[in-house]
Amino acid sequence: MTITDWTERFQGTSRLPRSVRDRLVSAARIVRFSKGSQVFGPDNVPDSLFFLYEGRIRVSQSSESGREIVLYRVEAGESCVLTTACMLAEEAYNAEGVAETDVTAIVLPKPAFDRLAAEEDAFRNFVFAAYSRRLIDLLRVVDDVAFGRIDVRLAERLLSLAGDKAEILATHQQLASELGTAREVVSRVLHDFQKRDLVAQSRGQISLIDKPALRALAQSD
Amino acid sequence: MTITDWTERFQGTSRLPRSVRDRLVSAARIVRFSKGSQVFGPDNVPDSLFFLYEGRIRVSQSSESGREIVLYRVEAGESCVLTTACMLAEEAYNAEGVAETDVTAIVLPKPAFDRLAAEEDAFRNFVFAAYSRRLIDLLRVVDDVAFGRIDVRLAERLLSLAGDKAEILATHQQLASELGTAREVVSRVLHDFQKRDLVAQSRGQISLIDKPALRALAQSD
DNA sequence: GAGTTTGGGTGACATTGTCACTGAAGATCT
DNA sequence: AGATCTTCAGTGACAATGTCACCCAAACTC
Repeated sequence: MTITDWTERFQGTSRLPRSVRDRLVSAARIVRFSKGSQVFGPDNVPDSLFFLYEGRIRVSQSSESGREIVLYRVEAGESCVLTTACMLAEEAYNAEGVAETDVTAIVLPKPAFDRLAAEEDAFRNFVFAAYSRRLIDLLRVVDDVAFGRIDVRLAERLLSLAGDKAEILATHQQLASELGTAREVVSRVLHDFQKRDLVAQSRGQISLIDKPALRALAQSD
Repeated sequence: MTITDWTERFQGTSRLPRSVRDRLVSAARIVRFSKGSQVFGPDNVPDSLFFLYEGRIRVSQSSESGREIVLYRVEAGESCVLTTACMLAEEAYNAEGVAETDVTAIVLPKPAFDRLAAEEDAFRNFVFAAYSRRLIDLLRVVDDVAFGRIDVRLAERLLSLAGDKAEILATHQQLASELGTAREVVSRVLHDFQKRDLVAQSRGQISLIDKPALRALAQSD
C-alpha cells in the first residue's frame, strides 16, 4: 500500500499550506513495523518525531523483576511524544513502545521538526497538545496505581478493552501487564467476577456477561 | 523586593534579544504566593504559562479517600508545564501545586507565549525540554509506585529530602504523602530503620545516622 | 497544672504481591 | 488417535502493604 499524502492524516499538518506539506512529504520517511515488534525502547531510541499513520502502539514500562505496566496507547493520527521527549531532553527512560498491530509511521527528522514548529502555529499547538495529553495520561496512571483497588481497575480495563464487544481475547498475564500487577492476582479477581456472574472465562478469553454491573464496579471509589 | 529583569533567570529567555526580553517584561506579570498556599489545582487552573522565579512548588495528586502522592517539585528557574498542559489541552486534571516556600512566579499570557514560541527557537526548546522532563518524572513515579518496595522508596526519599544535611523536619504523615502510602506504614518502616540504627527519630524530625547504609538500601532492587 | 491538639505506635484485619507447585487446555508430532 | 510438550490458569502458603480503630505521649495553649 502506498501513502500518497500522509499530511492529510494529522491534525497538526492537514491544514498547512500546500507548499509546506510538500516539503514535509519530501523530508519525512515512512517506516513500517509488524505486529509484536519493538518500535522504541531504552536501547532503541529514535532521534526524530513519530507520527502514527496507521495501527496502534502500546507504551509500557517494565520492572527489573519482570512485571510490566501499560502506560497508554498511541492510536493512528497521533504523534508519539515519548520519542520526541527523548529527542529533546536527551535523557534515558525505560518505557518501551511495541506495535500492537501492524504499524505504519511517518518519521520527521529533527531539523524539519524544528522548522515546522517555528513556522507553523497549528503544528506547534498540535505537538504541545500531544505532550499535554500524555502528561494527563500519566497522571491518570499514577492515580490508578497509587490509589486504586485492583478489582475496580480490572473492571475498568475489561470494559475499555472490550469496547463495543462482549469478548476480550487476552491471557491473565496480558491483563496483569495492563495493570502492573501479578498474573495470580488477575486470576483471583476474575475468579471472583465469575462467581458473581460478571464474566465467563475460557483459556485466553473473557466474556463480559454483565457489563452494567462491571460498569458500576468500575465507577465505585 | 523588586525584580528588575526576570528574563535573566530562565534558560528559555536569558539569551533572547534585548527587544524581545523587553516585550516579555511588559507582557508578563509577577505573582506571589506565601508558603502553604495553593498555586494551582483542579478548581484553580491558570490560563497562562508560569515561570518560577523564586521558591519551590510541590506538585501532588490526592485520592478521594484522602491519601496524597507527591509527583515532583518545581524549582526556581523552571517553568511549570502542568499549567501549560492544562492551558493547551483544555482537560481537567486532579494534580495540585502548593507553594512549599514563599514563591514568586512570572505569568506569561497565552498570546505572548504563542508569539514567543513561534519566533524564538531557544524558548520553544526550553518549553519542549520542560515538558520532556516532566514526562520522564512521571514515568519515574509510575515505576516507583507500581514496582518499588516501600522501604527502598522511603530510604531514597529520606536521602533526597535531607540533601547534604543529616536531619529532616517532617512528620510521618508528610513522608507518607511523599510516597502515596499510609502514615502507619511509614511509622513501621521508620521503626525498623531505627532498630537497625539507620535513623533516629523524635517528633516531627528524623536524623539519618547511617547514610551509606540508607544509600545501599535505596539502591537495592 | 489542666486541657487540648497533634503526632506516633500498635493490633487486628484486609488487600495485594510473591513463590512454588500442580493441573489442564491446546498445540505439535508421530 | 494417542503421546508429548508448551502454555495458561489455579491454588496454597506466605510476605508486604494498606485500613481502621484505638490509645498514648509530646507539645502547645490557657
